[in-house]
Amino acid sequence: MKWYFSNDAPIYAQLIGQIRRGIVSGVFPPGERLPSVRELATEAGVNPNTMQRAMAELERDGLVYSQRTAGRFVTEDRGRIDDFRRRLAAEHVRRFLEDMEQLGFSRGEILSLLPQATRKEGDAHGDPGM
Amino acid sequence: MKWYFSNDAPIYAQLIGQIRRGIVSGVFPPGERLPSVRELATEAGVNPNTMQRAMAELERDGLVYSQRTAGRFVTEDRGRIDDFRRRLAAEHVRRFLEDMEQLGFSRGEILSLLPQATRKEGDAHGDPGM
Amino acid sequence: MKWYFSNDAPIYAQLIGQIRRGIVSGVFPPGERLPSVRELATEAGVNPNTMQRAMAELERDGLVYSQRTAGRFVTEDRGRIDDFRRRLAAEHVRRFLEDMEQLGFSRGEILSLLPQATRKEGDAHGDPGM
Amino acid sequence: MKWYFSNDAPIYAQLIGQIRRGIVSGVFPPGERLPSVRELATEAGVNPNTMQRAMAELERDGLVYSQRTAGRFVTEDRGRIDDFRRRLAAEHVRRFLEDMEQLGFSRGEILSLLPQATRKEGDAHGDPGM
DNA sequence: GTGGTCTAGACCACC
DNA sequence: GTGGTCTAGACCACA
Repeated sequence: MKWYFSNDAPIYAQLIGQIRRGIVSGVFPPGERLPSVRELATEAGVNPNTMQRAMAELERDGLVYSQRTAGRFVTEDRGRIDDFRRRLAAEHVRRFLEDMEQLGFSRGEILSLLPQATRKEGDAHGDPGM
Repeated sequence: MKWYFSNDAPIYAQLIGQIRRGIVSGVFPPGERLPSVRELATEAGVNPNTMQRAMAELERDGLVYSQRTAGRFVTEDRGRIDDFRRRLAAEHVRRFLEDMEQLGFSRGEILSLLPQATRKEGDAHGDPGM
Repeated sequence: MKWYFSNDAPIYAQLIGQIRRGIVSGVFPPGERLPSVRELATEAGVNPNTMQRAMAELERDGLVYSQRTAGRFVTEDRGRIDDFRRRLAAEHVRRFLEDMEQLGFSRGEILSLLPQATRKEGDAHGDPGM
Repeated sequence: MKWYFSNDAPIYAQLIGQIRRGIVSGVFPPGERLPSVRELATEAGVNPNTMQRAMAELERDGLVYSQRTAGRFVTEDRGRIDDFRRRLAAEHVRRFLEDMEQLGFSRGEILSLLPQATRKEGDAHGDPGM
């Protein structure tokens, strides 16, 4: 697992995002045991407490569960994982459409604009803001 | 102008976003004089310092300019405005595609998924994360 | 506010319980500003981080909300507060009945046993266990 | 005997509770020989050490006693068992009343509220806290 | 001054 | 060794 962080969001939140993405995309398969918090923390180069916080949140979301002394595991509930994937996607879509409409793009324009978007779109700079 | 704020981003950033959007979408037409910082601040219900900070940033971006005595004006440079609009849009697109790909959606899936997205696509909860 | 802690549960959890109780029972009325985390922490004799954690959880439950720099406030949503009161009560009832039934008490016995229970029930010792 | 565990309490404590309940409710009658620690452990799916610890505690409470060679037995002292049952019940009652009063319920309200509590009284979520 | 985040380091219960 | 909790102390953005 490769870890990278920006400075426009708290590290623990970025950890959540990256791990969640790992689960949702199958890097961490359902039911699999995750490395210990300490391991993950050193691997990611963050403080164990920070990693612990991320894990706690993932646990609250039901994506992972901890077994008292055995370690932490990805949920076996594939439905839940898939549900999450869909929810995250839907949220991305919603935000995207909202953002574009606020810039004055119609649905039609958006749809026609999207396919031509290729890798490395150019010099867009940083956070487009809210 | 209607102002509204969430608590998941600094006020000044939300101000920037909303004013920029006003300019880009024509609510504040090119060359038009903006209300004073004080006026805008009370109208938006924020601290004048905060509004001032937002204005300073918009000035840096060249979307507004201030004339010592007469006040602050939207740039007359329509090209610049339109450029900004495109840049913001491109950045939104880039991020959106990146996010979706990280969730394991292919370009094709994204394109086919988007049109059916209608208003209020389910209650995805909160920030989809980075 | 009087703070007291046992050692059979994490402090942060006890903080949550006590503050929640304060909100639900009206010690902290709806809409009222709470003392700062630092204040509460010193008052309760705990580390600010611990109090912060408790607050974060109360916020997640929607019982309090924080306004970026102004401080933290009890929700104005009396319905939510009352809802919580009922939920907590229902949960207490559920657990109580479950516990008693597991000891072999019938509903009738429980009901007839309850009224005679008076203050200072005697030398019951500690946690009755699960 | 059916064993089940939650993850909000140590396994050994849950074992104690369940076995004690078995004794108090007659599943393990007075004087009966208990299965060996090893047997019980495999049956419950826990580490023998953990089961051993639970047994030790039950012995301390005088609910079971071990006879060097023959194994472990439930106490024949029905008085002690019944005493225990009453003590546990009293403690449950005390806690319940205390909890409810802290939520602002009067004795009268509690008594009138209890009988209508039927199976599955709504989905209160998780630990009602201390 | 407020909330929020992060680190470092420690201790504990559990198995 | 595992997860969990707590403290102490620091720094930051925000208004």
